[in-house]
Amino acid sequence: MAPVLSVNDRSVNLTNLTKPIWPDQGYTKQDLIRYYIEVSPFLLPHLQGRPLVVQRFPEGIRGEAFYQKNIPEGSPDWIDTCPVTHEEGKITRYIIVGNLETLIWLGNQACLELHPWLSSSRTLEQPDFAVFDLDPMEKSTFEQVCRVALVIRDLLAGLDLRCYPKTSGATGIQLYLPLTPTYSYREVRRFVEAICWQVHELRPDITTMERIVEKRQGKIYLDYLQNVRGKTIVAPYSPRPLHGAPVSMPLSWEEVAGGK
DNA sequence: GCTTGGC
DNA sequence: GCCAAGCAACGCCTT
DNA sequence: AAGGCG
Ligand SMILES: [Mn+2]
Ligand SMILES: [Mn+2]
Repeated sequence: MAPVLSVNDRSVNLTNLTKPIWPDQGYTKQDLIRYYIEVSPFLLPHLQGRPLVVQRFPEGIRGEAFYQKNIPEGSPDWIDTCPVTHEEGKITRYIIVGNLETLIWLGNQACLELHPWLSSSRTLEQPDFAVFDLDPMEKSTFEQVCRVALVIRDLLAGLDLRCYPKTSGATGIQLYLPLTPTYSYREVRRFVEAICWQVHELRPDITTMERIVEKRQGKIYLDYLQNVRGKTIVAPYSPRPLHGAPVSMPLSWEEVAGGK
């Protein structure tokens, strides 16, 4: 008898709970599921109503991984989904996480990375936040990333816009800029691109707008192209499949100013 | 992780 | 009944 | 038209 968790009258079978997911830390699938339960009050609001892409690691972070957009056949019928039409009329049925039992089920599926869309299923074509994705290449320091984040914060503040920082869980930082869902992805992308070019002119020494990795000179890539339909950003509190089992963590501006 | 199909 | 195999993304921007 | 990219 595999263990069963019952939440809101819905049962989730839990399998292979002792399987190591982060072997260096000795963290198992049970630890992952426990983490999801503990952070659910903070995590669920960021997933609510959004098409979700997940990256799964059934054999742990050193095993084979794959991205998943469509809900698998045979999933519980109480999992919410959202059909999205892509090019050539293809329809993808994305999972939408609106409750704890779905999150637990994702944990048992060994979903480590949670990547929600920038738009809600109710306004699919209009993002309700923009993201400034700061991707430090090898020669960049976290202190430099923090400096750049502050430059963006100040530029946006000059437009009466407030944005919110989080770590990516790897080496970068992302800034969330809440939007009314009234602009197209293209408009949002162009706005973020324009701000990023201003940032690059202020700090050409530590930033790059170069899309080709090899040409980035080790600097911080200002990845405005994350603001595109169908693209996603790792959710706040999402685990990362990296040594040490880090997560993407919201920051205060005081922490960013501290350059930790 | 799970379903399917061959044995 | 057991187990190996197959399967689980994708489109846009840039050049 | 192709392909790098996340
Ligand atoms: Mn990033
Ligand atoms: Mn990026």
